[in-house]
Amino acid sequence: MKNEILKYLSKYTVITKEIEKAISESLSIKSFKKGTILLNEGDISTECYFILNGCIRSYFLKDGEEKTIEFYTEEQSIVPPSYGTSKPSDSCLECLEDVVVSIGNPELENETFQKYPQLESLSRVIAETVIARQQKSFTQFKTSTPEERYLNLIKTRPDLYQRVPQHQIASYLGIKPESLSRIRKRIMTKK
Amino acid sequence: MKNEILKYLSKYTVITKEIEKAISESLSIKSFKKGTILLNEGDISTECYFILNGCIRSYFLKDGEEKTIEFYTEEQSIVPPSYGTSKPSDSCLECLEDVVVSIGNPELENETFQKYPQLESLSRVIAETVIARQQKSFTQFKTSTPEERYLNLIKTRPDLYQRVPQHQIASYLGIKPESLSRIRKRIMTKK
DNA sequence: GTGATTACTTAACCTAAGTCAATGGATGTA
DNA sequence: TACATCCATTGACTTAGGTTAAGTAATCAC
Repeated sequence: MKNEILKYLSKYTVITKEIEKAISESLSIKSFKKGTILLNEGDISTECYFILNGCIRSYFLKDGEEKTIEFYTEEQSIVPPSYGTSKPSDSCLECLEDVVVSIGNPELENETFQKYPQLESLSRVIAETVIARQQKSFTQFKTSTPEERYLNLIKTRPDLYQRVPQHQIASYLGIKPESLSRIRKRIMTKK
Repeated sequence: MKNEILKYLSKYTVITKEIEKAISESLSIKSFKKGTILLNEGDISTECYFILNGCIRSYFLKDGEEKTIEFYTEEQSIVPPSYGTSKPSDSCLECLEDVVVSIGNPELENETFQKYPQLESLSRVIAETVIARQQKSFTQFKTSTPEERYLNLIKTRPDLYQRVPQHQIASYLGIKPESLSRIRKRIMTKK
């Protein structure tokens, strides 16, 4: 299981024996059933996750509707925005499938970073690439029509459609379920 | 000038003498005239910035139009997405006003982080708060109408309207200049 | 297996953003 | 000063997503 994490980290740096040791020491792995709520609105977030298997959705409520913020799948990490802040979370985390995750917490993190500064450095680099990636997604979203966003999604994450309900994808794309239905129809008949 | 930076950093951590020293050693400050292009599409980005004074816009071209990604003003830092990657940038940085910035580069950064691990730790923490903030903006954008986005902008960054042309704000809001004009009119007559 | 709930689709209508074109004002320049 | 350029506004028209409502399909619980 921990191999998945090392595989992921090796994209960013050379994995030394020391890092391998640090990882083994510091990670705990847990499983959750489909439907489990890992974090609720108002809760204090004390955990971050790295998904080894399954799919987790973050969302929040607005105007009585669930707005999907993100779908997280294998090899993605989830650091709730309120993680480590002791402020109540304004979003939820829900397991859309049975999941296996590795879990971190702030104390453990600090301890590990103290012991292995290399890992903190790695975290910084990863955080910076996440910022770059996020900004790109945001910009792409801003400059696209809903139809383009949909086409882009099925191109970049084709698995999602088999894994999550369509109305959640609609809210992820910033549109209503009815609109997504029409967009799909429109594209079908075009071809 | 460097006080501005210390003031900014003090929001995240206690500023020790050591950090102060590190900052003094590692930062260079430069001025640029309004209209200066700090980074062009296709260029390799080798610098990051912290704005002491002025306004910088990042944008890129799509369908022959300039799409504004972000407006950066005092106390904001700019780390171009391609910074440190040796990949050509797909966006531009343009000074909308005369600016004064403090400049960093990857070599200097690494050196400084080696010397003052505390600073790398601080960078990580800041990077993580940036991620959280970005995600919040993105989500808010997704779940808002253009009119709501406009209202939110003049509420959260009222200075921008005095500083940058309206058509650039329009593209920043993901709409056409004509639409922004109409939204403003609509709101005026409502009141 | 049956009924209830939830999810997806379709249709009619409404609304607001996009498009195209014209105008007037501001700014900059020879 | 006169000319050119750029920018913001307005109007007429198009288009596509939102809204409401209804119907069908799929899923879940008992």
